[in-house]
Amino acid sequence: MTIKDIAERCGVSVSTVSRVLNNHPDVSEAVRSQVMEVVKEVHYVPNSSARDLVKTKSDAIGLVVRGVGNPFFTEVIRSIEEMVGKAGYSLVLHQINSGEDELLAGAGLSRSKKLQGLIFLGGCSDYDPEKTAGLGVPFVCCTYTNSFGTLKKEDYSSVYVDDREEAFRAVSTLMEKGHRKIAILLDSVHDRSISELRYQGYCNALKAGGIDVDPDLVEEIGGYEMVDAYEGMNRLLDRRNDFTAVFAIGDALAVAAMKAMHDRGRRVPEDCSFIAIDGIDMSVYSIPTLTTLVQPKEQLGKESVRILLDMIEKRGGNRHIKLTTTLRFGGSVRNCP
Amino acid sequence: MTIKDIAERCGVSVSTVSRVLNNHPDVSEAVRSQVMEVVKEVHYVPNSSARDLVKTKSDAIGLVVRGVGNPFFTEVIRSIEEMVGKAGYSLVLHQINSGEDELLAGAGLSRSKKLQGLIFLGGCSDYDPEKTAGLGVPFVCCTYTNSFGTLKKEDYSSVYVDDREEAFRAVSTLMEKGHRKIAILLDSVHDRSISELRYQGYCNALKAGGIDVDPDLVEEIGGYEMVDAYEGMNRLLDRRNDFTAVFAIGDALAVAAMKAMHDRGRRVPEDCSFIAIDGIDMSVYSIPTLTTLVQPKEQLGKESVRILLDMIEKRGGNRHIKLTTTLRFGGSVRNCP
DNA sequence: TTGAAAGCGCTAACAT
DNA sequence: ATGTTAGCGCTTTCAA
Repeated sequence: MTIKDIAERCGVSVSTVSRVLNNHPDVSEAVRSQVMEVVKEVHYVPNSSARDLVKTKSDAIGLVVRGVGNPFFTEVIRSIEEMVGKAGYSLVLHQINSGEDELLAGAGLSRSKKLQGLIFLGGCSDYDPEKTAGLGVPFVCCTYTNSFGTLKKEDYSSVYVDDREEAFRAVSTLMEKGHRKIAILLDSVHDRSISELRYQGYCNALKAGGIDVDPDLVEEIGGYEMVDAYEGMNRLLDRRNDFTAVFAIGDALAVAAMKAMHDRGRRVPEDCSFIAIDGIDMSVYSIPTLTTLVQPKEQLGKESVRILLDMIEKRGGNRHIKLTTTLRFGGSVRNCP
Repeated sequence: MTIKDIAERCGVSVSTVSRVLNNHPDVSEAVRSQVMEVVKEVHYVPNSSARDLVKTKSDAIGLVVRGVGNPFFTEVIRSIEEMVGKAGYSLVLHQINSGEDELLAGAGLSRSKKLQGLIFLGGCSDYDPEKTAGLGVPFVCCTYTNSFGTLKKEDYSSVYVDDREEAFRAVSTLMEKGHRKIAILLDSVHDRSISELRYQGYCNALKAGGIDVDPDLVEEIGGYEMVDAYEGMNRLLDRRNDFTAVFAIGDALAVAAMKAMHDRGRRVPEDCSFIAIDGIDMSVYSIPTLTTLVQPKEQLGKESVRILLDMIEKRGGNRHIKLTTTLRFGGSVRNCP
């Protein structure tokens, strides 16, 4: 069923049907309603490939996310969606898996959907100029900035929290409570991304307090699933029982790790304190409520869109905005005994 | 940058470039490698609108989900993705919000992406023949079946758990432990969907045990967010303290409700037992671990794809497969004191 | 092995 | 107010 079929059934030309479909003013009311009726009757839906093809530019902004399932991203996505909609643009969401390259995916999206701009949510921090060349549109990194790569600052935008600093702050919070033997639960110490940055912040905080990093207290769990954290925590407990606090690089990991503690008859925070970074729903309802550095999720999304629109509509150039987290006290941290 | 530009740069025709891009055999190795080189060099990405437009049929299957953020769906989506990929098809994921009509969204997707078939994840159960007429391709309802609408069984497929039965089973499990005053936590008693069905199962179980439904123990929280459940549980506790067990229609709701109990100094399961349906990650790591009816998430996904492919490739007609949950004992249920 | 050319369904000039 | 028509970028016969 094409626009031509509709035109024939109505005894009008395709352009008239097109006008009706696109709410153009120059159509008589009689014809308009007749066309609409036939459209409804035959359940006609325009072929958007054809529509996109003919339009030289779309009103679409692409959002590339690694793991939509990640609860932390859900809220950010929601605020991005809202802002984009309000501004009269549409959003094309594209999920990728851990193995995939977000820049390649973004380049593909950009061309095929004629995007006006791109937002990357939770990508890697090692971009080089060659890698981003294929994008062809302005883009902003949401939740991270290019800490490791050689991409020049003026060639992209970012809205991020400084993972090193925030991790530093989380660990310092524990140290202020007197904790000295602090373990860390992370994916991997060199993933060129969030795990590595937060690990560096952990190390810096310890060093600043005159404490050497004990590699034995660094638990690499090799993933971001709760089960990874649960098992990792158990391995840690198998080999050590002298640490008094744990810094987990994400809320979900902390929740699973606290459960591991509980299942071994150890209590939080009496036997061990827990702190993390994220501030997702789940951690509000854990027992005890997790003490965590809450990321400004809505702001991360909103600012990203604002910057991108400024770039697209040439109101302003690229920018880098650093946001900060808010410490939310739960019941998972207490003074070192 | 179009295929024509590439052709010009290489001094060949567009058809040759097209052949290279689509791995057609009849291209000399010299030309092929030259074209590939230029493609890489200029970061050329084919315009998929144009590609889709010209191809009469795609290899795409659509997946319409209400709320990708829902952790229960994440795993189902993963298994659907895997099966679809293995079969050589591609998946087009489309998320909709609570207000939107999944059938309308599906119809749009179907036409514009030239889909071969559709899977609906977590939709409403009140489809009529007119509503589904616009789809134009075979479809399967995943996790639910059309309990309320007039759509004929032979006009669609479904892979589902019987929500009434499973809720019946959950509540019966509590009754077997001696519980008689059982509260229920749900979205709404008539949403023509999962909440209503599980409510009916709850009522049926009570009736089968000779217990009248006490409307005062039915807490409608008006949503599926954890905060809704937390507040709902508090309202329930404000007005009643004589129930000994709670059936929550979803794991996340149960976890938040248990937290509400905890925060009011009441203990689970000593003061009140909790049971739910879903079996998501989070509920494994709640304290206590939630007793729940685990849905066969992977199987729900896999069977849906299998049936859809059978229909698409005309190997078989429509089918309806009822799956069952598995009771997972946690620590949240105990005998009625 | 390669090229020329006919569309795929639609929109937007340009005519009328 | 409505119709005619030229492409949008690509794939795919059909010819060479």
